[in-house]
Amino acid sequence: MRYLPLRKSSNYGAAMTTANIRSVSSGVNQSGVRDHNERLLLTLLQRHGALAGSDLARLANLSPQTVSIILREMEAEGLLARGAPVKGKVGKPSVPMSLAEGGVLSVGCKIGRRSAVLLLADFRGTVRQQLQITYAYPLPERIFAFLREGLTQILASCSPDERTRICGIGIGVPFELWKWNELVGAPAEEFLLWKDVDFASELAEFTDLPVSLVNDATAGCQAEHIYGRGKEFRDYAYFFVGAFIGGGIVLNNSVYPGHRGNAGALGSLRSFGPQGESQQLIDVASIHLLETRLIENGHDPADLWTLPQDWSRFPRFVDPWIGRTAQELARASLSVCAVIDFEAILIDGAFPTSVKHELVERTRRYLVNQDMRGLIAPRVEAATVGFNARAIGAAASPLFDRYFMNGNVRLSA
Amino acid sequence: MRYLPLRKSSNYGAAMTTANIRSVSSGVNQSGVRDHNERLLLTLLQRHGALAGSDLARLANLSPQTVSIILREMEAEGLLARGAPVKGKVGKPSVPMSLAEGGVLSVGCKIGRRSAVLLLADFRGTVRQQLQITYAYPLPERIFAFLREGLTQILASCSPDERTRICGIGIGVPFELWKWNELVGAPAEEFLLWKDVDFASELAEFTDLPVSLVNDATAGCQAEHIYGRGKEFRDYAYFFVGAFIGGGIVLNNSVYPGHRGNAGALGSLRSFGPQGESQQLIDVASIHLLETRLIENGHDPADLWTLPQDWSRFPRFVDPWIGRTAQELARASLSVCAVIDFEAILIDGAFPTSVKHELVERTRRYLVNQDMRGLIAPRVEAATVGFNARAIGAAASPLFDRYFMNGNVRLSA
DNA sequence: GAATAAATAAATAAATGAGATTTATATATT
DNA sequence: AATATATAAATCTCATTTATTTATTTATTC
Repeated sequence: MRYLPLRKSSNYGAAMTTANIRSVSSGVNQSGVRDHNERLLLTLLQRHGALAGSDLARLANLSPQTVSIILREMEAEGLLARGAPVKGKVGKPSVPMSLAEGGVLSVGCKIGRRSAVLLLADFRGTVRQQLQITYAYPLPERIFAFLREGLTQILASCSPDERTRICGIGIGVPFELWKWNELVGAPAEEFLLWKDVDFASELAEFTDLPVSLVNDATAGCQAEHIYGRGKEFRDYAYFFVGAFIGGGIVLNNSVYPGHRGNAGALGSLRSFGPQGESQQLIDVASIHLLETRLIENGHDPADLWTLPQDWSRFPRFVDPWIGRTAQELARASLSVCAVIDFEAILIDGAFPTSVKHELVERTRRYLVNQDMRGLIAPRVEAATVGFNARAIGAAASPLFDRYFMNGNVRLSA
Repeated sequence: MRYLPLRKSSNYGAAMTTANIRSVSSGVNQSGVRDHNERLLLTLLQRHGALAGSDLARLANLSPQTVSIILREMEAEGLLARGAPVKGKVGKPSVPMSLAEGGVLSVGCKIGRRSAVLLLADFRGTVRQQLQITYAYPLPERIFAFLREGLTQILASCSPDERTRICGIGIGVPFELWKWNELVGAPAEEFLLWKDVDFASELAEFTDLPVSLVNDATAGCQAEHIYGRGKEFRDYAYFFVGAFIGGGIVLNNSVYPGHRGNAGALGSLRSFGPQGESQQLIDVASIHLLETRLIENGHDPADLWTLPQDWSRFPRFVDPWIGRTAQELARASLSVCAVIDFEAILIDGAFPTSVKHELVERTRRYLVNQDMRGLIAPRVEAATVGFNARAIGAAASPLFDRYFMNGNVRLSA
């Protein structure tokens, strides 16, 4: 956890944050305690915004002295910034501390079916730089060339100090990308190249940054969790309606990527067609359905994606699509709540905000008509991060690896 | 964690085991470290059986010295028993330590739709005493009278030392019991009494034991997790096919009861009938379906439940029931795996072992014909604890509260 | 084949060290 | 004067490190 001079650590014991997780695994010693408490304070600052030491002590259930020591240490490392003393209350004014925006930087990348994004984010989640390419379908060579060049460009724009503060690169990729050839219209054989790609070693060719690999929709969930409305709920399921729908889940205030990195594969939820035939949510609640409909009617599907988005030109297609999607989301929400008693369902997607709100509203209406025996009705809410969620969330992944509390394991890169 | 003389603890800090959990919550101090490490060693002993200190040190990633100190302390408290030294290897013989069976005792209770069970289990999970009542449907007065008398009887049979070693009472109850009146055939009004029942305060009338409340199927899952095949898997979903089907889930080697205690409400999973109408799993994969069929054909349904169970007299009804149930379980398994990428699906129920194995086998066969795009196929396995799982698991709940590692929160009683 | 030394592993005592808490004090405000 | 924040110094807990003891197997010697 120490920034430049690495904390002297023994062979025994471990950071507490990850201890629960690797099953029944690791014992803990004092440096594990410090690591845990540092992450805890950083996480509280991340979630609540600026807080005085005394507040942190109360929230963390630690003695003020302990908090003071840890804060001064992290301040000296440049991780924390000191705010203006707050007067107006009896007693010595408190000094609110907050995450120093330039204290840690992180790189995120999202590999989508139509485009890839590479960005640099700071400790507070603000995007500092963003690069993008589009393609008919992604292939490894093209993607890694983009990453190599993009990373060079990003690093070139950073000061030497900033470069040392970049803590890693997170990559959001769809699960088993090589099987998506049909959906994206790529030749199966060529697309199979993805199967043997090892992201960590490919990236090691041109960077020493630690790499974390995340499911793309899970990354979107991560972004919503820290920069959006995620903090409001302890347990929730997150739907991201993109060209193909995907999802992520949050348990105990932590994104849960799953043992094999495939938790929240909500696109694979079972649905059924009018004749009772089995389908998957991805077949009935994705934007590509709308795209197909537009093409069939002689419109250019690219209009759906160009920014700033405006879908109001196609009400004849958009409206029924929203209805169908809402119905499917309502059913899917309950299926999901039978597995985990989620407090809420958050819905986001690559669509205009007005569409999102309409979709949420209609999903709520469908929900009350469902059979809810034995279930606790979840709240259905609109997520706020939107379009870029997956790349931003990917960038958050290395931050969590080193600085924040995370109940959960992630895919080894 | 200290047994009789409670560990002196400060107002600050907390046990680490629960720290991750209560969200971003508690900081940790030295006594939290000790608590964590003690629980870790006990959990390792619970899962692996007897282990020498040197092995524990390696598994827990703690120094041998630390393990030695903790083991001697827990041995002095009577929690651990010393095994015969193991010779035959180079070096000083190792002394395997194991959970002392009488070291901790625990009471468990399961309230079912047809019967209630109260039992006393030891630290190793062995049932020492078991009491049972049956009824047409459960009502609070009757149940609490049973608990009061049963507990008195159990305590009377214990030595004074044993009484002090009982660490709590766990109660497994169906979620929102007061809504089950239709299914069990009880008058709605009378059954509604359950709604305002506060188990903790009712039990406080006649016992000082700490009370933990758990969902009944989750309790079954807990039992399988520690005494059955659960240790083999890190993440799995557990189906218990009783009069009504229910379930539980395990994440990161810990039973996850859910924020509101209703995770693994697998009976509420959506299914669909021949006309595409929406149903719940509980309507299509429960033993009560078979019961109804037997009644329709003039058989006595009690024959299904009398021990030792023998269902071979009704092949004409049992066989199609297994087929239908297997088909539903196969579908449900995939729905569940879209939410969490479970390694395995464990199936148990209140049926003879032969029926269980047939059901598992057929579920596997149906599974391979399902649409598995985007999913990782889970293993389907037969659970082993069986009939009594829910009461045994309920008894395990207080043990986990105090002695074992548990990544997860439980319902506050 | 018996005696003996060397090697190895387990277990633990004593010293050390990390890090949290407790107690006490300075400081800035109402 | 009262109160709350912040921190210095002393204390305490608990894990690690280092060193020692003990019990065993294995190799060597007589």
